[in-house]
Amino acid sequence: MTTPRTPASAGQPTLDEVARVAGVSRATASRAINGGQRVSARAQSAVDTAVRTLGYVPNPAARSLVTRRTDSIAVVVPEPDDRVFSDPFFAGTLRGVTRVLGERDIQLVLLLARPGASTARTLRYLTNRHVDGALVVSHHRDDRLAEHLADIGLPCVFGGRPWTGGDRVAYVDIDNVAGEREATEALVARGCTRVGTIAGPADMTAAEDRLAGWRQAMSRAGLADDAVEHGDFTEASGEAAARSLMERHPDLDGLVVASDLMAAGALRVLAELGRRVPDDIAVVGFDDLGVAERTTPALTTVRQPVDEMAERATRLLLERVDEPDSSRPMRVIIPPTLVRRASA
Amino acid sequence: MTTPRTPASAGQPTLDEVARVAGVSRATASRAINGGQRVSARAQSAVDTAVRTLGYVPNPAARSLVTRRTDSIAVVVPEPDDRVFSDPFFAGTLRGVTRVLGERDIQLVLLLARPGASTARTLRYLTNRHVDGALVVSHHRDDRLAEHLADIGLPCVFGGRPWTGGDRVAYVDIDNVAGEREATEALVARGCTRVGTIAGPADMTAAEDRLAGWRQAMSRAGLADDAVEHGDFTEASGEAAARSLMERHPDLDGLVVASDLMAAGALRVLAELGRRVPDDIAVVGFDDLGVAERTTPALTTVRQPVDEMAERATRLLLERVDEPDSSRPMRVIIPPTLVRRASA
DNA sequence: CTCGTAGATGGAAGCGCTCCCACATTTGTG
DNA sequence: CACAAATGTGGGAGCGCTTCCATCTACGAG
Repeated sequence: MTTPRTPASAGQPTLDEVARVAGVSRATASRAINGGQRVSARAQSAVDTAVRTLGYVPNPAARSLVTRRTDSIAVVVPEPDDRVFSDPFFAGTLRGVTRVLGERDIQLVLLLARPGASTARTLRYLTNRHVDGALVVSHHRDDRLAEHLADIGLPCVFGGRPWTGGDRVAYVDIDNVAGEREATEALVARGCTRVGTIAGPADMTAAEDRLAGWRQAMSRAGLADDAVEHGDFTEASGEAAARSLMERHPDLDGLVVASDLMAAGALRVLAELGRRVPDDIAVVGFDDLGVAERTTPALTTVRQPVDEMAERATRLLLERVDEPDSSRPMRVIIPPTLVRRASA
Repeated sequence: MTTPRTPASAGQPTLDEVARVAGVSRATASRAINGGQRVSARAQSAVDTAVRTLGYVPNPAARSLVTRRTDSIAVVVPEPDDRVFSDPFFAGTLRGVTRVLGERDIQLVLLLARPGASTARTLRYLTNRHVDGALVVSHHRDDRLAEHLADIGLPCVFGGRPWTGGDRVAYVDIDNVAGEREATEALVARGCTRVGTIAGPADMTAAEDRLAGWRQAMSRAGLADDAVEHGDFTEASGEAAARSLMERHPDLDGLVVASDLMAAGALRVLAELGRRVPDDIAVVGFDDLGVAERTTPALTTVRQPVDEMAERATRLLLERVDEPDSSRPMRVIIPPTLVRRASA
């Protein structure tokens, strides 16, 4: 007999040692450590003591090898990291997720899948079932994450309606169409007759839906819906879009912007051009995650309760992780609300 | 014999099945899958084919149970999540880390340990060795992460010099003292005689070092170093600090700010107060991670190559993970550079 | 006083994988 | 052509944990 590969003396103490020290069997020790069902008070305290004196921590690999759970879920963000770390949308989302995860003992793994390069890696990670489930936020048309996830059968929930997947995929979303329609109607109601929009990226459902909402309101009001420009939800893109929009349509007296960040950029351009907001041109944003309060003038906007959405999505995901084939309600639609401030 | 707990038919295919299909032993299949040392071309391709047809993916729990590696590292950020997601410092850091990790097949687990509540959770996660190593960025005096990590013997590297830990802890940092001294000297050189500073949080070494650099330069120039105000590196705190600083010392003609974000806030306040920058008061920031170019006027600042620092730190960490007891150089100090723009 | 039952316990069988080691086969060398 | 060295292969022993199941104890009811 040669020396064992890993000398028992080194490294972390194992459950075996805990059991020995506590004077119980490994089975009992295991029970005592995991909730203590069917364990006598004596055994329980013996194990507790042993755990403490030995500084025992369970080996998660061994545990999940048998439980087939990892007690962690992934948040997948298919966005370039500079957007992830500048848009308050993600901060809010993460906050909601961690709040729910804190209630149970589940870890969050943030998967930044910047388009292109790393999506294969991300997918492999998920396929390997490093996590029990996935929450996908900010989904783009091309990344086909919905299909892939359905294929590998990993429980998942989308933040925002995904493009495809039909009834197979669960998601939490707000009613973007109604939200943007309402925003537009607010401009119309205050007398705007020439209303343009800065829409989001055409490969995201939230952006498309908001654009549709704007169109609906415009057509109902009998106004032309030709003043459209697309951005990518960033402040810089909002500036660019506003600039080209005002150049093409100098007569605009209203502007519906699909995100507050883009609206902030637009406000800056309008100020530069000497247009007074809201007198010369009224502006509404979308999101209300902090920036809207800090612009000058403060932004009238459509509030999206991101924290709450993330919370709901996470709960939905955990339910699906706990019972993979339950046929619970799979989607949650939250109504947005218009928040009136100075810009419109 | 009853039905096995997990029917072999269900779930993922195992290495056993791959081996059977490929007509080799499990040992050979394993070798073929992991790099293919000592595997004949025939066996290799048989295994490859089997893997593909079966859609086999290795079970990471089983693997790391025996290898004692998880092939993932943690990035620990002891900050409230709203700061993490608004300061470009973290975006840059994550970018550097992922770049290095992409070269090897190592996953990143982002641990947001907002002070208080979740630090115990975070510590437990690390203690359980869910990861092979940890990179700690933005370390505060109180969170004693350095000691804890040293105690549990997890390989780790700090981004920014930690408060304690002496020689036991590895870190990557810039020379904050020299950087801020140089920034201050630039103001002195352009003729400022009354220079204040907005320092960072007193419980962070980077903030303290920058403050020390400012003091050094002030004392060398024979100027009073009484105009000090502390912020927490956020834009809002920069505004507040600037306001109270200008109130207490209306005669300031120079302002050294420990971060660009705070400087941006200060610039806004100065504009509000009608002070022209740099004519009435010159301002220098710290970081140069994008915001400095976008302020009005553009900010003269001390460049901190965050990406590169993160990269170096990650490489250092991986080295330590690979050979835990090597006595390689443990710290890297990168020289900062002054970037001159309009504000000073 | 016996029996049924619920609670507590430990033995043992794996979970899916890697890697040591012994053995078989090929290749190289004088 | 003999023998050594290199190369390829499979058997099998775990890694540390959970959980099934059989067993044992204690206790109140009949």
